[in-house]
Amino acid sequence: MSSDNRYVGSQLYKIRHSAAHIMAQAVLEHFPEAQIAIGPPIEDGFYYDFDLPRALTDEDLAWIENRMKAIIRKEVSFAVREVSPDEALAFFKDQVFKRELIEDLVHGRTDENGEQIAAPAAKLTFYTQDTFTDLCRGPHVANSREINPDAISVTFKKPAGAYWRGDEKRPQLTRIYGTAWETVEALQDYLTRLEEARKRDHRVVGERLDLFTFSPLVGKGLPLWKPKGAILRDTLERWLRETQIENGYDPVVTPHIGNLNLYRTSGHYPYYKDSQYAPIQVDDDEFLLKPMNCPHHIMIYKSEMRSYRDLPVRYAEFGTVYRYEQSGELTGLTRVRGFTVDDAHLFVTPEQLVDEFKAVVRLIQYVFNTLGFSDFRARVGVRDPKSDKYVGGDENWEKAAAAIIEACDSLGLNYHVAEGEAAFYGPKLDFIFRDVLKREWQLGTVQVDYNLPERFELEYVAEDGTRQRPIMIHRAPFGSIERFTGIMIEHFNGAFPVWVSPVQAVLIPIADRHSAYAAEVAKRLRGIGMRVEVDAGKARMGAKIAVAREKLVPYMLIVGDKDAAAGTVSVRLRTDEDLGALPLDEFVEMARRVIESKSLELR
RNA sequence: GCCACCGUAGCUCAAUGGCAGAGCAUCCGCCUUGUAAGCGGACGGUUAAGGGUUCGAGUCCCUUCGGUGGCUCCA
Repeated sequence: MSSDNRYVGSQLYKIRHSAAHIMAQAVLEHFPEAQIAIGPPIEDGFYYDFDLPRALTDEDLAWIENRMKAIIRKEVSFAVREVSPDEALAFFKDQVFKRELIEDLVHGRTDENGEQIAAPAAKLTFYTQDTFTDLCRGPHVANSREINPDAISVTFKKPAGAYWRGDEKRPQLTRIYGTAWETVEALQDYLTRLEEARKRDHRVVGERLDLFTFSPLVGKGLPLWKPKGAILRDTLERWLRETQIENGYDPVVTPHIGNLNLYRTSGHYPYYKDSQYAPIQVDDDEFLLKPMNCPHHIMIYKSEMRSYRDLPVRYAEFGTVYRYEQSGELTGLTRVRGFTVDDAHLFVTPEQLVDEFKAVVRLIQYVFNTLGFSDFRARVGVRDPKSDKYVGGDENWEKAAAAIIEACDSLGLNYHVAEGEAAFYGPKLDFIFRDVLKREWQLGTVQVDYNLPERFELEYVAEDGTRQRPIMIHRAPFGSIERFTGIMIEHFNGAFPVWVSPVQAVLIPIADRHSAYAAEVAKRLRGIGMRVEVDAGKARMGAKIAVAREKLVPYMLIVGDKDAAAGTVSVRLRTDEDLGALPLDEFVEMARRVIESKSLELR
């Protein structure tokens, strides 16, 4: 889905949409008995779904691609005509999916609550090219000569299963993906970008840098952090923990399970039932691996009588939560079954709400800016008005959304409102980050919640002695530390800022006799808190450099006779810049400055 | 969960249904090195697990486990 509305109706959009039709024609020539479903343009290409008599082979795909090119070269025109519903049904008498689409269009679509979401259509349109006619609203190119036959590909990606209308209870179809561009160069750029993304894959880089591993014996979706990965996330956590304490947060610690009744009260249990591990029976009680930290934090709030003078109360915890994701949804660190949330819950008075919300947003901006994550947009997620999966009354929801929007406006944040993107207990503000490859990731989130305080009957004593209900703000800048680390690995391609790099410097003695000096330098650097290794192996210097480069160690410090004599280190950066021999004091000063300032540069 | 594909040494990958191999890593030697991998040797395998077909299975079939891509961006 492109957020760019200029895409729809553009020449590229028409090219891709038309290529999808040509692909359907080719597939029908190859498998005359195939049932065709839908074939829209998508970001970077198009797809078409088919019900095929057998699984596709690479040869089938190659045949389809070649046939598409041949059809395009015939310079076939695309003709549109209006048809009546009866005519359309007669034409597609053997195509069950098309008939269903036609029926829906004629009767209008309704959702599961019986509300109409599309008006009935009296007239439909057909697009025809060459021997193929499809039910389609267009638009298309006028003639296939507008499509560059050398700038399309369907063999670039494997076909995949896709449920008819995304519904797992309905037939599973074969989805063939295609990509199409205006020029061969644009196609090549796209394929290069895919290749780059593949090389940066955090599962590949994570293996190379010894950051984490998985074990089938431990369980799928349960990452194991190796020392290098653990120090990386620990560095992020320590920094955020300190930053939060400076900003008035109080650390709390809560257990990994909780009584099922806790989650019945919060509403998590019914809401997240399908994505939770089954309850654990202990004596006469049932316990749940916690899917969220908020109920535990709420019980800490509730453990004391609160005065308005105590508020805002800000409880922070790196809390590990467990969710039962469908096995096919699991991927590396970005989708796991156990992960740690940099969670905090703020309990505030109505008067404090907007200011506290703004302070949270500023904290999140500070966190992202520090890491060099500067390209992000904000999304205000509100309820889907057609859904009933939310808790609480309309008034609370409207107040909460109004507070978020007021805060965004006064911060001058560039945001847009998206329906159906709220949490079940309240609307939220999400930060959506674009990485160096222009891929979007949803990161930090802030939620305003009037409902859990109500469900748990939270109170504070106001100035006038009356009992009042606080409002909660839920927030997590990183969201899941696992997922965030995965995104960081791909964004930086493993070349992390020095302050978070698992190994910040490697000492490379040229010959055995330099090992003592190397150890001495390493000790000095560890003394200022640096993470340093000494490569005392018997490989040559060149080989040690090659290994350190591979591991993306920011500083390679080569020490030989000249350095030992002069008290210098010969500094090579992971960018291959050679800084030559620096007096040790000078290097220490430089490294200290880079690390303490959390600089994104190496010097 | 479902569909398709995949699973050979720690990693990357070879092996027509016919003796399971290489490079890297690890370990042991030799070399004592100045900016992208010096030389030699050793170790390493129930070919993911289990079953079947076959004179013979890494290879073919079935089951299980694990991984990868995908599962509305609604004509």
